[in-house]
Amino acid sequence: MAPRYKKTVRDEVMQETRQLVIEAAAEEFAHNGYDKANVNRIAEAAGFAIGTVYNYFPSKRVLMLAFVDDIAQLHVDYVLAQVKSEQDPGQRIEAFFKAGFAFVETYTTQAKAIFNTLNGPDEEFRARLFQGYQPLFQLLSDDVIAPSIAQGDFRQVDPVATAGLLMLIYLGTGSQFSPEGELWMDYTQVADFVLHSLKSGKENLR
Amino acid sequence: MAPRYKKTVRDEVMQETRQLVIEAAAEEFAHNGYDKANVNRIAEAAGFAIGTVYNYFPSKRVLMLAFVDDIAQLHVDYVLAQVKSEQDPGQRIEAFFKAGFAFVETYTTQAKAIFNTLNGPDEEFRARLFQGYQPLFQLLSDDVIAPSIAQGDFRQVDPVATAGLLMLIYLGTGSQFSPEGELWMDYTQVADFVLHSLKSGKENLR
Amino acid sequence: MAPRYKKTVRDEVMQETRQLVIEAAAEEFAHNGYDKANVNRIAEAAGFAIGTVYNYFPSKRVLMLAFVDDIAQLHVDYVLAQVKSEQDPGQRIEAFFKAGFAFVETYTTQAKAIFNTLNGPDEEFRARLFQGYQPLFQLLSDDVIAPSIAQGDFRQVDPVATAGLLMLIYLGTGSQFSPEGELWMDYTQVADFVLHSLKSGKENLR
Amino acid sequence: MAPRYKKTVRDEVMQETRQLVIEAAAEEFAHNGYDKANVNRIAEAAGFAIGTVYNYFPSKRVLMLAFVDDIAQLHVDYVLAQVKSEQDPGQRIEAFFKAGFAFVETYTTQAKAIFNTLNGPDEEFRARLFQGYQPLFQLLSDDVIAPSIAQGDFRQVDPVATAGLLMLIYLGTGSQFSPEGELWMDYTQVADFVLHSLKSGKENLR
DNA sequence: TATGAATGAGAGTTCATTCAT
DNA sequence: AATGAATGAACTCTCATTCAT
Repeated sequence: MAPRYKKTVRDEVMQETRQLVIEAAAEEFAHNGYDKANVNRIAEAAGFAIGTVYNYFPSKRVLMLAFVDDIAQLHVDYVLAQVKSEQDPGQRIEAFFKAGFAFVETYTTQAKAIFNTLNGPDEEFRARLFQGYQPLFQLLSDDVIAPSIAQGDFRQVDPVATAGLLMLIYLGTGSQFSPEGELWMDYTQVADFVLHSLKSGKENLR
Repeated sequence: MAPRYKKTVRDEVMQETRQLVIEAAAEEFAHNGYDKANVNRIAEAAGFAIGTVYNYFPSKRVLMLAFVDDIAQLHVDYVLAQVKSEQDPGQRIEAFFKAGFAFVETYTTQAKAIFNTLNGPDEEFRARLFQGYQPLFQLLSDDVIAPSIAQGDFRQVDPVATAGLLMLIYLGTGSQFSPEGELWMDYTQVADFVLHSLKSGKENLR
Repeated sequence: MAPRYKKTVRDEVMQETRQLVIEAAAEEFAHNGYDKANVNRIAEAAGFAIGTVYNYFPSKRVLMLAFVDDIAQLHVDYVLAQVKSEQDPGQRIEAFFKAGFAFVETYTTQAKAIFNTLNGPDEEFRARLFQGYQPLFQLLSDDVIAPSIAQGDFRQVDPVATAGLLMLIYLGTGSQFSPEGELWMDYTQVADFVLHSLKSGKENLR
Repeated sequence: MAPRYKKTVRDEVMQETRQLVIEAAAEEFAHNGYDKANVNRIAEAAGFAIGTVYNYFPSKRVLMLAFVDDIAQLHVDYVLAQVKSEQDPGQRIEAFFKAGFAFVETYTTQAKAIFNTLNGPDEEFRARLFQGYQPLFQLLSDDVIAPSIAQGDFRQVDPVATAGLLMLIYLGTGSQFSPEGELWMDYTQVADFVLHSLKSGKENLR
């Protein structure tokens, strides 16, 4: 009988291989978009043979879905950790924006791919993206926007729609580069724009 | 020399053919994205043989660029006409949003394709899009936002960056559908969100 | 009833059109070879619409055959005239070479196309070429080589095969350019080579 | 690291596949010329799928160049071996002609394709052909013609130009078939023709 | 488990030819 | 007689996927 601990070692190796492939795929998807992305190139970039990639992912499509799940998870975890560390709703807003923009700044490549997918023509990809980002929408609407409204920090808006709009805005601004390769807006400008819109009139901003 | 009037008639027919092809292309590009768009399908949808498409556009790429130019022109003209008909900056804002959202609502397919392109990986397409939309950015920043700031209707923001952000937002919201096929937000919500952000504090909104 | 003389005028115009098309075709066939030759380009170069070319020649193939016939006729007439003007067989040889090389020099483009065709894979074209050049072979073997042998100027060779070989050599050398664009050999060298081979030993050459 | 010997075995298989494709290509190029040659037909003739051909050669053009290199190598090796086995310049001439004509007779298909290419309109193909045949020209002029002149066997001719002419003649005669499918001349006739031209007058030929 | 040569459906593009004007 | 827009068969090339080693 095969010893159990060996299996564990193998699992770890496989997890690592899987991750390497997904990372290479992210790069490729971000640079070329899903359709122009080339599985052979992904395999090469990951340091494996094409067959190996197909041992882990039965198709390019599944690889894309895995990448979407992966990045959504990462994004959600990243933002969740930072937001949850704050107790006060007002602080949570700031934390959310800081974390969201920081994520886009850190994972520009991936954010680009995600935004690309969000606006791409593939229904399944978009649906999967929504699904993966569900916790973030939840967090935003239930733990950030709704309490802020309740506290009177934000004016009355639809928390769910607003959550979607915020995602659209910060993924969009974070992946828009001018032909000269510069970002359109810096994040503080964007945060300013959004907070100006959401904050209720009673206070002065910043 | 060939008679001139005959040439004119022929030119008109050719213009019409060209337009039919571009319209079919718009549909195809919007539904499938550039890469998955199929030139044979475009030809068929336009009611011509494949060769005819290539008599007008030397490549799929050029056809795409022609579509981009075309839709940018349309969009610009559409919005420009409505905005210019208002004299008061405050009214112009409203007119701009009304026109912009109306455009996206009327030409949802095309707006989708444009937004898709705006966020796609192809540099040349993006550059061409920017170029085509230049007059709209100009209008927004010079004739709408800047005067509104001057009049004290808007708070101090960077007119150019804001113009870009507005485009991002209304093209984005106008082409986002939930998996169930419904728009995320209606345009009044979006206009509200934006105006809340831009209007200076002195007045009450809505 | 249509007047006869009008018909004659029309015929002349048509002859001229036909000739213009063939000349443009010669250029195209020489530069690009039959397969890459483009009928639209031929029409344009000739100054006519594509339809006009097809009014004169029912297919690209027939146009090629017409060109082959045309150039063969030209070549044959050209050489024949010069050779026939000499009475002495010895002089006829010189005349033949002079005329042959002069032809290749004058009509390099056409000679190239002809040589190209001679060595190309198309059986029908080659057969037509042979047919067109029949009078030249005849002349060469019957009126030049054979008499020269009879007079003892040439050694005993097969007149027909030698005629073919001579054609091969002077069309070949006349259309061979080094990558730098220069002719390999000048014609006197080639003539020297050939005459050295054919002349009987009794005399000194040149 | 992957074991080395396995790589070797695989390399051998790949070399064989490559060779099979080139051989099928030779046939196709010879029969139809480069332009009419069909890559699908080549793949089929080689016993592979179309994709396999493109795994080895990135384009039809590159396949053609590989074929040209291949046949030049073969031709050069073939003739070189036979000529080098003779020490006496006089014998080398005979050996060269024997080998050259034998090659053309053995590889008629390929010779046809090569001659076709030599006289075709494609500059790059011609240049590549020259490059590949360089050693043969070298051999002919330096080791065959020049020594023969030095020994007084040949009259004073330009060795380089003459080498070119000889190539032209024997590739030309070796690939010319009458419409009835027979060779124009047999090789002894051609050799005779050439030697009569080159040999110095002091001796009687045949 | 990893490999990578082989596969072949599918897509973009060309261009000789037609025919209504 | 001249025109040229329309046609579509044919061709080159790509690349996701398979499977024997």
